[in-house]
Amino acid sequence: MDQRTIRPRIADVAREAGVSKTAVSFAFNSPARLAPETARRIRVVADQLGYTPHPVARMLSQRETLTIGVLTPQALSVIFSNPFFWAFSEGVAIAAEASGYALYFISPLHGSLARAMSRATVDGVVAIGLSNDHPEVEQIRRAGVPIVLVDSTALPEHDSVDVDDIGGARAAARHLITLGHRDVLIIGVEPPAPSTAMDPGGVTGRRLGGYREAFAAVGVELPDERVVVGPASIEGGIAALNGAWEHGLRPTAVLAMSDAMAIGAMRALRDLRLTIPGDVSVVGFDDIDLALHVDPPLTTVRQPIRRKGEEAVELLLAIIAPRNASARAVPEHRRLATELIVRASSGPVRGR
Amino acid sequence: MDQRTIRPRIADVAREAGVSKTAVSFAFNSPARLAPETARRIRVVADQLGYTPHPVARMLSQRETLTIGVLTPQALSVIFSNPFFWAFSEGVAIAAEASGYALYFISPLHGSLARAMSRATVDGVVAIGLSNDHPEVEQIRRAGVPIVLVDSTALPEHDSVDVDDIGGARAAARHLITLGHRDVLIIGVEPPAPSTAMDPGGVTGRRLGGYREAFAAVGVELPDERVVVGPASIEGGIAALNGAWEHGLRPTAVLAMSDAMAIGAMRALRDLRLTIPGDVSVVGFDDIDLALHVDPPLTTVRQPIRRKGEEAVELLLAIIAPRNASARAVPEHRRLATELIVRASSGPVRGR
DNA sequence: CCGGTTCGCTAAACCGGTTTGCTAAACCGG
DNA sequence: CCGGTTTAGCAAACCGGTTTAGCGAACCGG
Repeated sequence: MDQRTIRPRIADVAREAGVSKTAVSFAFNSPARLAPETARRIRVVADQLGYTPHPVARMLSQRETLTIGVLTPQALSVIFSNPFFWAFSEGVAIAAEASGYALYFISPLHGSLARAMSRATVDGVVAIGLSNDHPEVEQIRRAGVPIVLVDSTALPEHDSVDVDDIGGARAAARHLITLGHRDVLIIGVEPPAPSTAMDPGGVTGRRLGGYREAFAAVGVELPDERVVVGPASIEGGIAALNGAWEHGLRPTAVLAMSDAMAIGAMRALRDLRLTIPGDVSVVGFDDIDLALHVDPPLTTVRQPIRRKGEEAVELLLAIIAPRNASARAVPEHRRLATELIVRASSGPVRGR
Repeated sequence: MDQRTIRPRIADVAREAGVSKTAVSFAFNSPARLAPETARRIRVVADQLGYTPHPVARMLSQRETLTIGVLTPQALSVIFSNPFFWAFSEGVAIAAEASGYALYFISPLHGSLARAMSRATVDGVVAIGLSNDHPEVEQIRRAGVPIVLVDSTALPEHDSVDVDDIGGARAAARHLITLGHRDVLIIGVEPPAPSTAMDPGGVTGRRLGGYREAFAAVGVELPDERVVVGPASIEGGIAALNGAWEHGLRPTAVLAMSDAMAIGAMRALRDLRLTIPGDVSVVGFDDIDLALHVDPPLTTVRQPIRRKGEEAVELLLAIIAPRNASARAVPEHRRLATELIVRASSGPVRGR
C-alpha cells in the first residue's frame, strides 16, 4: 500500500533515458534549454515510470513553498465552527488562489502554537486574532517568516489589517439608545487564551469600549455583570443568553459581539417565549451572510470580512513576492470601515 | 524585510557552539545522546542565534510531512462558501489535530487539480467529491500518495467513505408522497466539472435515483424538466427556485439535495409571498447545524457530516502511520447511515 | 579554413537538515 | 592493570531535487 517506497526519483528517469539529472530537471522546468526531441524522450520515460518531481525536494532547493499559512490561536475544530472564520478564509482563499498560492492552516499543536509554527512550511503567514500578549508570540515571530496581523493587537513592525471596531460598536449602541433602551446585555466573544481576559487592545476590548462609551454619554454605566462571554458560535450565544437569564438579568436589548452569538441569543429568547424585537431587541456584529436570512433579519454592524482576508494576503504577497522591485520599507496598517445595518431584529423599547 | 536570507542554519549553530552539525541535531531531536551540559550549551547558542530547524529540510530527510491534504475539485473560494464543507472540514480537523497532523487544502491550481496535487507536500489525501471520470483523476492517483475518497465514485483499490444517499433520498421522497405531494421540484447540486453532468455513480446521481425510485413506486415520473441545478449555496437555492418559477413550474413541494439550497429556496418562496409548508413544502439534505435554526425548522435527511471527515482521516492514518504492524491489505469502504428528520418545513399538500 | 558563437548537455555544488558507522576516551569489574 | 563495555561526539552519506559553471561539437561569417 505504501507506494512511496517505490516512487521513482529523478536519477531513475535520468538513467532510464540515458541523460543526466540536469537534463531531466530541464525537461520539466525549462524545456527550451533542451533539443525538442530530447525533451520529448525524457518526458515519455518519466511518464512510463510515473515520475513526478518530489515537492518537498523542490521546495528545499527553490527556497519557496508557494504556500501561505493561516495562523489561529484556537483549535481548528473550534475555528471551523465559526461562520466569521469561514468568510475570512474565503477572502484569503480568493486572493491566494489568484496568485497560485496554496493554503496551510496553522493551529496549536499539542497546545503549542510555536511548535505548530515551526513545523509549517509556508512563505508567509496571515495571523488572525493573535493578541500580542499571547505567551508564544515572541517565538512565533522568531520563526523569521513574514507575518500580517489581522484583528490582532498591532505591532508596529508588522503589517496589519483590522476594522473600526470602536466606531461600529458605538453605532450599534447609539442605535439602541435612540430606540430608548437603557437596560442592555452584552454578549462578548471569548478570547482564545483564557489568560488574556479582555485585552483592551484586542477586538473584544475595543468593541466593549465602543459600547460603554456610547452608553456613558447618556449617563448609563455598563458594569461587568452585564457582560457575558462565550465561544463565537450559535451554541455559544444560546448558552450566554440562558446564563444571563438564570442570573436574573432581564434586559430590553442584547448587544452581541458576533452575529453567530446574536443568532444563538435570538433562538434562546424565542425558546423563552419572548418576541424579537417586541420584547427584546438584538443587535449583532459582523454581518455574516446568514444575518440576512434569519427571522427576523438581524440588525448588525457590517464589517468587510472577506475583504479583510483578501487585503491581508495582498499585503503578505507584497512582502513575499514583490512585483515592483521597490519593496516598502515601512509596514502598512489598514483599518477598514464598519457600518451599522438596521434590519428587523431591533425596535423601540416596549411601552415607548 | 526578508528575514529568510539571514536565517541561521544548523552549521552556524554548530560553528558557534564548537560542535558538529550532528550534535546540534541531537540537541533538538534526541538530547539523551548528548552530555547534559553539551545539550544545554547548544540550546543556549541556538536560542541566541534565533535558530529554528528548517521545516522543509526536516521534511525531506525524515520523509514525512505530518500534513494531510484535503482535495477538492472546486475552487477554494467556492468550497469555503458551502456549509456542508465547513462541517466536513471540522471533522477532518478534529481527527487530524488529535494525531498531530496539520491541514493543507488542495484545489485546482490555474485550473489543474493534478498540478496542485503535485505541488502538495502531504503524507496523504482526503478527496471530497472527486468523481472518477474527472479528467485528471489518473494523474492525481499517480502522485503516489495514499488517498481516501469521500463522496466520490468509489474505486475498489482506494479506501472510501460515503453515506446511504439512495436510502436517504428515498425516505425524503416517500415522506412527501405520504403527505400527498405528487408535483415536486428537485433542486440538485451542480457537479464540480460541468462535463460530468449527472454521473449516476456520483452523489447527485444517487440521490436523484432515490427520489425517482420512490415516486416511480406511486406511478409518478420525474422528468428532467423538473430537475434544476445550481451551486450548493443559499444563493444557488434562491436562483434555482426562481428559475423554475420563471419556467412556469408550480410544484407543491421542493426536494433539495443540500440544506443550503433548501434554505435558499425557502427564502425565494417567501419572497414570492408563499407560505411554508402551507403553500409549498421544502425538504433538504445534509442536516447542517443551521437547518434547525431557520424558520420554519427544515425537514431534511441527516447525514453524519463531521463523522465522515473523522472516519476518512482515520482510514488515511491507518495507511500512513499504521499503529499495529499489521497493515490492512484490502481497502475498506464505509457507508454511513442517513436518517430522515421531520421538522416543520414539510406538511400535507394544500386542500388535502 | 579559422576564430568566435551558439547549442546541447553534463558534473558538481548546493538547499538544510537527519542518520549511520565509527573512533577515542572514560569507565568498569576482576 | 587489563580487556571489554559505555559514552560522547564526529565525518560522511543521504533525502531529491535545482542551478551554476563549463565542455565538446556544430555552426557561422569573413
